[in-house]
Amino acid sequence: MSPKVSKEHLKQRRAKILEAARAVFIEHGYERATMKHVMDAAGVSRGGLYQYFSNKEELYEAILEERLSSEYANIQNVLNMSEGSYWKLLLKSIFGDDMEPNDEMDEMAPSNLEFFITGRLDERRRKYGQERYQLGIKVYQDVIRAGQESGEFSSKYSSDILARSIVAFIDGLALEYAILPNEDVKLKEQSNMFIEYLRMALGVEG
Amino acid sequence: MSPKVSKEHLKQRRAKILEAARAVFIEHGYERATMKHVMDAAGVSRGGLYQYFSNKEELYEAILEERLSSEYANIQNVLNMSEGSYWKLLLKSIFGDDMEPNDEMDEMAPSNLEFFITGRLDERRRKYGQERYQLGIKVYQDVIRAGQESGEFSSKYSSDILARSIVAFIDGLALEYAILPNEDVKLKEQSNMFIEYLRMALGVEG
DNA sequence: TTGAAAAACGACACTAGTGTCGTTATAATG
DNA sequence: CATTATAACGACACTAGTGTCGTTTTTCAA
Repeated sequence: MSPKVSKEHLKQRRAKILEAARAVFIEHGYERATMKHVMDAAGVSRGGLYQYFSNKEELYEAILEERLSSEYANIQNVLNMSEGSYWKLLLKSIFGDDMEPNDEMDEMAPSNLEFFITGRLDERRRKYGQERYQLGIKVYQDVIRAGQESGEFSSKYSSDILARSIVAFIDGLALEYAILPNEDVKLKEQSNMFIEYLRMALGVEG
Repeated sequence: MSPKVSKEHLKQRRAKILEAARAVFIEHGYERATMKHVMDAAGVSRGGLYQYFSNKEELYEAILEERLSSEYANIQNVLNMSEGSYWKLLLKSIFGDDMEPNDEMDEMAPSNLEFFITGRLDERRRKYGQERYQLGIKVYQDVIRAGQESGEFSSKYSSDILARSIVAFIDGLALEYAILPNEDVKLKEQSNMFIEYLRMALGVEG
């Protein structure tokens, strides 16, 4: 009637697995990665791994959830310390704190695309993907709507369609990043152009 | 020393397999589809199928090539019977002959995304994907560059970046189409907004 | 009509990966 | 230090799918 190892230990081991899994998914992508890869990378036995995650799907979603919560905390932060400018807020929510596009891309982005696309025909996973996608839209939509209500943004276009365009743009970039050799990808330039587009659509001064 | 079946027969059989395979890929996606699915759908035995395509990759690429050539013929057509307006030409090359966005999407689009993304880590397939992607960019780039040189389009943005944006936009839509339930997808509205964006970027009058 | 080339067939052997389960090692507790 | 719950292990059985290959069938030409 007593736990045989500390909660702390369990947590650490889990974290170790997740970290190793992340590296594996970056290297092999979602579909090609195997539980064996993860075992080896984490230095854990088959049985040991399955104690924590009972299949690859679960493992991947655990990684996604981790990111999600930290990202969310970040966005919440941004939303709260509002600087009074929704435009700045929007840029932050798209490009992060620097508010500037750079030439880096989340290394997991290609695997994420892979995960969601290959999962589209499985009922449970499709549902999960839809929720995440809608959530992604919602983040931007909330900022845009607030900006429109405050009068800072033009209401010419619906916040929904605008938010979708942002998501589509980001996904399109991720795809390009996944397929083209790195030196051929021009994230920064494309992002800058997209910003001008948003400026136009939202009626924000240059 | 004589062929035992007519060329015509071989062609038809091949076509039959391709057609069945197309349906299979639409239903199951690329990764989950199996050669068995195709055999059943085409009413052909295992050995029979492998006589024509020695693996799934080859089969899928054959489908892609077919489309590619017919699409290319179409674009060539459009390019030749030039109506003097590069803007119209651009719209045609994006949305097809109607020049109008509609709510339909190529049913193969999700599988195509899947094929290219999951193939990104295999050397041969990555190369293939890159070529196709670059080709996709080139189509739009050619029209834009021509329009810019003729003075019809503004040269504010490089034709390369603009063309990439178009591809990214289309891919983003395809992804949305793949993931969201159909009734939630708003292809038309998003496309219309995108057109306005292009108008701005190219300096084309409404 | 017959013979031969090859198209079509389907059983088979093989592989890569999964998840389970009985066993062993370990760490907290009394 | 002994006890014991359970974390960790790794061999194993199982599965889904692939590509091959010897056999059968078909088609065309002589």
